[in-house]
Amino acid sequence: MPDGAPKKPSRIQQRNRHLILDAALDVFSAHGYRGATLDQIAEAAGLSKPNILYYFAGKEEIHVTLLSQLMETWLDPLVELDATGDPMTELLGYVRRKLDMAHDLPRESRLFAGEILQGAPRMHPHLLADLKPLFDEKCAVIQGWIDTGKLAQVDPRHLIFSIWSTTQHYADFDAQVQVLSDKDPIEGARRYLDTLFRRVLSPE
Amino acid sequence: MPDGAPKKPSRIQQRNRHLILDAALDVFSAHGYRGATLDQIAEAAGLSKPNILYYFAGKEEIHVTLLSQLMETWLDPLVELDATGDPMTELLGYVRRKLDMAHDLPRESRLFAGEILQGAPRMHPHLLADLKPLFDEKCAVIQGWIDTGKLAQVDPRHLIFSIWSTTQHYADFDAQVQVLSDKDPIEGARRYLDTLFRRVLSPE
DNA sequence: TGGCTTTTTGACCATTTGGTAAAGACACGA
DNA sequence: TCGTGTCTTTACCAAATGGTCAAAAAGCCA
Repeated sequence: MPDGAPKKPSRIQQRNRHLILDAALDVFSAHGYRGATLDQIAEAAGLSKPNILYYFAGKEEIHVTLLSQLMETWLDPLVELDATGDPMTELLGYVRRKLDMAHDLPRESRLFAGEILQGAPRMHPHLLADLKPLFDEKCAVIQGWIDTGKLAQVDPRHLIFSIWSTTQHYADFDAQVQVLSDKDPIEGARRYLDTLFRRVLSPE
Repeated sequence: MPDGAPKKPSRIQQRNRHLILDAALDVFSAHGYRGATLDQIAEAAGLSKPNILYYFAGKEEIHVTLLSQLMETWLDPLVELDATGDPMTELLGYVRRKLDMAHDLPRESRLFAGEILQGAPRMHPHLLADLKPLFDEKCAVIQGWIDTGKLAQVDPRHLIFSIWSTTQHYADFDAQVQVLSDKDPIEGARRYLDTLFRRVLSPE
């Protein structure tokens, strides 16, 4: 048998790798890369530290694995932005998907935010290879909509930045949002952001 | 002499405490609390580690000192929001001040972001004591403007959240913004955010 | 200059942390 | 049930890190 085939992982492998990654997501997103320890991850995963290192070559590999997996999920809502759809519907749908994502996957949002905040030391190649082309493509789509008068004049780049920042804010700055809100702010956020981007993008 | 008077710090004290805090701001903002080491701070400050600990009781005290000092600067633009001024001018001015601040003080922005991202373990009391009352007060001011028809209907809380997130994004997510921009994005950001909030807030 | 205080340093220390080695426990197909 | 490869654990280690201490150096003022 040629060693090209990497041999499918056993059920135990699958289960434990998943346990580790889920625990690591907890710990990394709560304390950052440097603030997370293998012991914490091991404890959260219910495994011993050496056992963790049986499945992953080291702390960094766990972090990189998480980040790589996350990238796909993270980009997905933008991928779905359909150039042939109705511009306003598409963009407001994108906003809603991003907000739902921040709400449903706050750990992932914070993991990502922490990595970027520190200069994206491990993500930079991914940003360049995966995010940038997609970003440029979708900017062109939005610019097309603007040029044909279907949307108001705005810089597509900054528009996307503002969609990212306003939606992710509810996950990344949750500690602050909690202090300043009396009830769960998510429903209000949905309405506000819908209004915000509708007004900005409405033509004429 | 009663010990109530804490005796004014010598010139050396002033200089060295300042050196340390500036170096610490560099290091903490770049690597987070846990990721920063006293050795790094000492090196950046040009002092020895024990000497650092002569001026501050420990790593945490340096961090807390930075955060406390920062709080004032950070809140200042919101303090300046004048209830008696023209609503649109005041709010767009606030947006511009926040954006300038993100541009001029990116280290401070990242220090703050990192702290909040990790649940504000050391800032929580400050948020409650300083930020919340100010936030509530200014929300009431904005609500008053809306009620008298000077601004469009929006939730003031989420409005402020969106001002914070969109402006700070350019400092906190700089690594990402850089990858996706060909030129310095600050001028474009200024124009975009001005348009964005003008359209959202214009009445009728 | 001498004497007192403030500042700085070199040598150390205990703990934490990422990681290793090797032996033992376990699963599972023949 | 037996043997082989997979998985897990116990016992370690070296480096990094926050912090201490006592002595030396530098300021400062009479």
